[in-house]
This record gives sequence, C-alpha cells and structure tokens, in this order.
Amino acid sequence: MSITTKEIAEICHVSRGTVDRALNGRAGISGATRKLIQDTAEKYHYRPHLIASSLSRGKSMSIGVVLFDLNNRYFSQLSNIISLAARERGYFTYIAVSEKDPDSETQILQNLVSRRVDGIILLPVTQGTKYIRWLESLEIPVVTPGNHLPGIHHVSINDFDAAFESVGYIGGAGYRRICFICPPLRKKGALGGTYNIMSQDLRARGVKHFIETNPGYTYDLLIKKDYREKAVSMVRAGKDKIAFFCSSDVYTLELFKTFREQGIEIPRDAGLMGFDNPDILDFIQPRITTVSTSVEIQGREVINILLKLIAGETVPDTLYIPHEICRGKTL
Amino acid sequence: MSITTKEIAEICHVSRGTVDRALNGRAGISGATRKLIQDTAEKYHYRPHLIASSLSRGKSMSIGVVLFDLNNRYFSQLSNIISLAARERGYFTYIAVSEKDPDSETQILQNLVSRRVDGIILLPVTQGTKYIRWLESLEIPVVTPGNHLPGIHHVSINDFDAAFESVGYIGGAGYRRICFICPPLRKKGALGGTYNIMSQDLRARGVKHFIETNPGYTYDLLIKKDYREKAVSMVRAGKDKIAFFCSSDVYTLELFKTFREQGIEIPRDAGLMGFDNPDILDFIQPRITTVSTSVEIQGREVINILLKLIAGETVPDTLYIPHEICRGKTL
DNA sequence: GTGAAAGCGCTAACAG
DNA sequence: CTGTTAGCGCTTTCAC
Repeated sequence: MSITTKEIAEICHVSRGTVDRALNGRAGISGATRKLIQDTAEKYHYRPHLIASSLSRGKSMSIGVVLFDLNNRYFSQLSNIISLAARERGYFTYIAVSEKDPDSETQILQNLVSRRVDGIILLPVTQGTKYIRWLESLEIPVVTPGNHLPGIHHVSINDFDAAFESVGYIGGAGYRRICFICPPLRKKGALGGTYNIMSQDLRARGVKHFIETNPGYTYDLLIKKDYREKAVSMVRAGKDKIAFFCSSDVYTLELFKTFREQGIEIPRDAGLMGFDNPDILDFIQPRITTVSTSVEIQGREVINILLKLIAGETVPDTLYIPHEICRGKTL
Repeated sequence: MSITTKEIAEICHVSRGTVDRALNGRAGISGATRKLIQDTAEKYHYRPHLIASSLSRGKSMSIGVVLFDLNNRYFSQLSNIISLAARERGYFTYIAVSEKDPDSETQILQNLVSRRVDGIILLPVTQGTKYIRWLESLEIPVVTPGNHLPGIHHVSINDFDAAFESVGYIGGAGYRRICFICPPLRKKGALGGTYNIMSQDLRARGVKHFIETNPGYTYDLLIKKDYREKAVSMVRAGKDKIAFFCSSDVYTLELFKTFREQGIEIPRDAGLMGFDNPDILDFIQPRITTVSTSVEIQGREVINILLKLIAGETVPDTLYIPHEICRGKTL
C-alpha cells in the first residue's frame, strides 16, 4: 500500500522515533533531518496510518452521529453542519441512521463504541432509566441535539417555552380554538423502555400550560396517525375558526397538502403553524408560520460541547439555543 | 475502559488465541471452553476493539462517503440509503461534505485513506486526467453515484438518454422552444482541473442532440447565476411559448418560486420540467414534471458494487439505473 | 483443542 | 538532538 514510518526511517538512516518527530511536528529534532524526512515522506507518498495511530494514542479523532434518518430535512441540515464543524476541528464523523428503531440504535451505539469513537451525538429513540444507565456504562461523552435524556448533555431550543409563546402568537392572531398535532405522542415502547418523545412532549406541555393559564381557549390534541382526516372533519364541522399547531413541520406539510387536496384553504378556513422551519418551506406558498431556529448554531454548539467533554472539561448539562417565530401567512 | 481479550484469557486460564477463537466463532475449540469464555466476556461487558482489529486484519470495515453537501435533498436521501445498506453489510460510513470545494475534497480523500477506509463513494467536484491519476494512486476502490470520471466505477441514470427523452416529452406537450437551465456549466476550475459537471454536461448534450436531430425546435441555454432574471424576461418577451428544462430540481424549484413571485403562472405562461424528483416535490402545487429515478436502487447498487470491488471482484465500469418521466402538471 | 510468539504501524518514555 | 524499547489490542501461524 503506502510506505511506513519504518521504511522512511531506513531510507533516511534514522530511527522510527525521529521520523515520528519530523512528521508530527514534535520538538527535539534538527531542521536538516526534519526536512530530509519530510521530503522523503513526500517523495514516497507517505500517508499516515490513522488506525495505527489511534491504537497507539487511544484517540480515534472520530465521532459518531446517530439520528433517526436523513430524510427529515432538519436532520440532514444538522448532519451537514456537524460533519463540517467536526472536520474543521480534525474529527471525522460516522453517520448512522437508527430509523427510529431502538434495536438498531443499540446496535449502532455498540458498534461505535467498538470503533472507539471519541464521542457521540445522539438523537435518542429510547428513554428510561435503564437505557440511560446503559448509555452511561459506555463511558463515552454523549450530546443530544433534540430529545433530552436526564443527565445527558443536551443542546436544543427550549421546547416548552417555544410552544407556549407560539400559542400566544396564535391567540394574538385571533384564534381561540387550538388543535395541537403530535402523532408520535401515541407511541409505545417496544422493548423495555418507551420511545423517547421528550421534545414533542415538552412542546405539548407548553401548549397545555398556555391554555390552562389563559382563559377563553379551547384545546384539542391529535396524536394518532389519522390526524389528517380528523383535522379535515374538524374544519368541516366548523364551529369556531380553528388553528392547527403541529409539533414538527413534517406534519405541517402533510396537513397542508391534505387540506389543499380537500379544498380547504389556509388561512381562510383554518390557521396553521408548525415547528422547525426547514429550508424547503421557502418553496411553499403561502409562507407557513413556524417556530424557527438556527440549525447552524445548534450544530456548531453540539460539536463545541462534545469536544469540550472529550477534552475532559466540565460543561453545563443543558444549552438552549435561541428560537423565534417565523411570521408567515397561514394564520 | 472495557476488558480486553488478554484479561479474559487470564481470567479463564486460557491463551489469547483461544479467546479469539471463542469470541469470533472460529473453529478448533471445545464447546465447554467456548461457553466459558463467552460467558466471562459477557459478564465483564467485553467490547471488541475494532481499531486494534482493523490494524491487525488490515480491513477497517468502514467506507467513506464524500458528497457536495447534505442540503441537496437528493444527496441526503442517498446518504440515508447508503448508510443503511452499508450497515446491513457490516460497514460503517464516514460521511463528509466537500461543499463543492476541490481543496476540501482532496483533503477529505487524503484523510479517508489515512483512516484506511476500505472503499470510497465519491461525488467528484474535480475532473481531469491529473485528478483521476491521483485518485487511482490512492489504490482504493471508488464508486461515483453521479458525476462520472472516465475509468472510475459509476452508478447513475443515463443522463444523456434521459435528457434526450425529456425534450421529446416536452415537445410532445406542444412546445417548440426549449430553454435548458444548467448554472454549473459556467464553472471554471480553481486549481489545475476544471469543476466536474459531467452529469450536467451529459444532460446538456442530450438536449442538444434532440434539438439537432429534430427539426422545428429552437434552443436556448442558461448557464449563469442570473438564470432566474433571464428566464423571466424570456417569458415576458413572449414570442412562442417556451418550456424551461432544468438540469436539477434545485433550479426547478428556484425558478418556480421566482416565476410565482413575478406573477408568471405555470403552465399558463411557460412550461417547466426538471431532473431528480426529490421527495419534497410532493408538497409543491402544481405537481412538477421531472425525470424521476429511485434513490433507493441507486444507493443500494452503489454499495453493492463498492463491496464487490473491495472483495476484489471485477465489475463493469458503468451501471445505469432506470429512470422515468414523472408526469406532472407544469407542461 | 490449545498455547506461544510474532506482528499490524505508530507513539511515548527513557537513555544517551 | 537521536536511538532504543516497550507497548496499544487483536489476529494469525505454527507448534505441541
């Protein structure tokens, strides 16, 4: 394959140690020998063997990223930033998708640990104390960019507050009847723990809290797969004008599409608001009102914190990144 | 960290070789000792050290994936499949984004080779003989899922044919004036080579070939950043009704948006067709006519071929995957 | 069926 | 400033 430091040492009539010093910019070597070694390395197309280096150093300079999938716009944007930000700091990213399957997730994490990644960015499918204990038993820094796990470092918007504010915003637009749509809330765990829907759950709580502390509002909750049909009949029943608030723009888009197909016009017949503001919303007409946050900031902060943890620094458990309401035309 | 085979060997009073046999299901070991070893491994939460294993075996069971970015819908879908398909076969994927920067690309490839990935999936930014030689000098299997490089394995649709057929389809819808939009064609290389726009180029050729072999058509080409403004004025000039054919749905969407903002209605005022059919088109109204292909098939075939190459098998250079015209309502 | 030993390529600690 | 040595943890070959 490629030449090794041993061979370079022989060619240059020096020792392996000296070659190491020259090639890795370590001190304690004369300019002349350094140059000689660097030149021969170049001449013979030397490529450092990072696997050997990792084994010896005990650091792999790689991190694992485990997400539900890359089809969700938000995750792919996030992966893009993470991959870039990590590389800027010398780390490569293994990206694996769990497909929201707890077994896959476990298997992926095991594998990443076996590969001795230095840290993991994880959007957890699973939750529960048993799972957290197990995660901790991996003895590796973990940061979650979404679903929170108590005791695990976490970087995201403040879901509760964001949802609370959003309902206020919807109310400000004149709606008194709010329907929160959050299909995943329905999910039950398969094995041991239950699915982790922490973010979604917090958003739901934020909504509920607003309703409970502000008189005059009616509140519905759609948490099943049939949310589209249900929403359509709610609009058709048409007592008060209703605003649908989706826990993710994945659902906002689906609902928007269904409404259009059913001849329901937004905002004429109902209000619509979502969460996440993925870039594809730019192409949707009318502009969808949604809670917007900077993936860029989130991605960079996630890496930031993970690298600090890897370096052994102590970091606060939770970092909230800013969010704002993107004022569209669907309310 | 985790217990090692050496320690297991001591605990079980056997040799490291025997532990290896037990833990890796190799032959030449009694059922009893195997069980003993497996049980102690489990008891002490043994996790194989894949870095050490890689060093010793000379295979890292990982592959590198280098794409422009993950913001392009098509690439993120592709990455998702690739990551999944690879894992099913025991490989993990390093995903890195070049941001269409030749220097990043080179650096990433170097790094991947240093990490001793077993193979690389590459969407090349660069082109030219020098670059290809260099790639080959890496002595590692490479498969490209888009831009073709002569001599490098390649899996994609037949861009030339697809474009040729598409223009035929547009013609069938009554248009005689075709404008092909392909902004990247403009790009000049930064260092040494020129940017690789092979797919785009083939699509452009397909269009041209149709025009040249079928009388009665007029043909324009927009290859600059200002394609939106140009397109708008072409429509406004409005001699014959014109169909815009975009080399990628990234541009189709942008153009669609611009038209809408400018009060140009599709297909009333102009025709529109694209390439790639990313899943977000599902949410756009009216349905955009585009060339559709299965990312799923492409992703799986890319992995398939790469793994064959890694295994040392010989595989034909080029594999075309099927494409079809997704009949929308924009013509 | 099992053990011993050499080695993958690089790093680090200690001598000189 | 440079050389030597002993690993990192696993695999593999060859004896017994």
